[in-house]
Amino acid sequence: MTYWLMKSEPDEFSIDDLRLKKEARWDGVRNYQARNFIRQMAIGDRIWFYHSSCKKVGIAGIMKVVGTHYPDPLALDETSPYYDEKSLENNKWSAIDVAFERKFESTYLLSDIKRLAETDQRLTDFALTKKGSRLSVMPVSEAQWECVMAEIESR
DNA sequence: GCCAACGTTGGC
DNA sequence: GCCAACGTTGGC
Repeated sequence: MTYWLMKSEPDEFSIDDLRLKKEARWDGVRNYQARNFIRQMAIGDRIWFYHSSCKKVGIAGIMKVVGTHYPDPLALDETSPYYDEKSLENNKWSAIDVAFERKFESTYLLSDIKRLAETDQRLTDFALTKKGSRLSVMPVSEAQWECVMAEIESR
């Protein structure tokens, strides 16, 4: 099992939306690096649900992978903002199904993560806090996961 | 709303 | 293959 982080703007889709639906398709990823990470995901992998571009930027909870990746139907949907006319011949984008696991009592903020990274070397290579990183899907090492989870549990 | 940083496109 | 122009991401 591996760990991941995926970003979503809560105005579009939030941890509360996922909790209500219980399961959802994670689609609309239009970056090759992020797509390739989706293709590496396996059933049972756990994912931090990250809220971006909002008031409380940070990790809002946990979800898990409940299927293997498949072609993103939005890429072929002309009415979708994620429509990609260049994918018509062979859909090059991928989606994956995820399920709600838990929501934290409060979002573990990006500022908290950055502060933790100053003192905990396990976060030195964390893609999220690397300058200029805009990846919406990224791997998390087991050490990084445990380091941040320990902080969250001890609040 | 601003803007730094990044990814993609396309002319050459 | 280079790189300028453009579009997007996402924190602030």
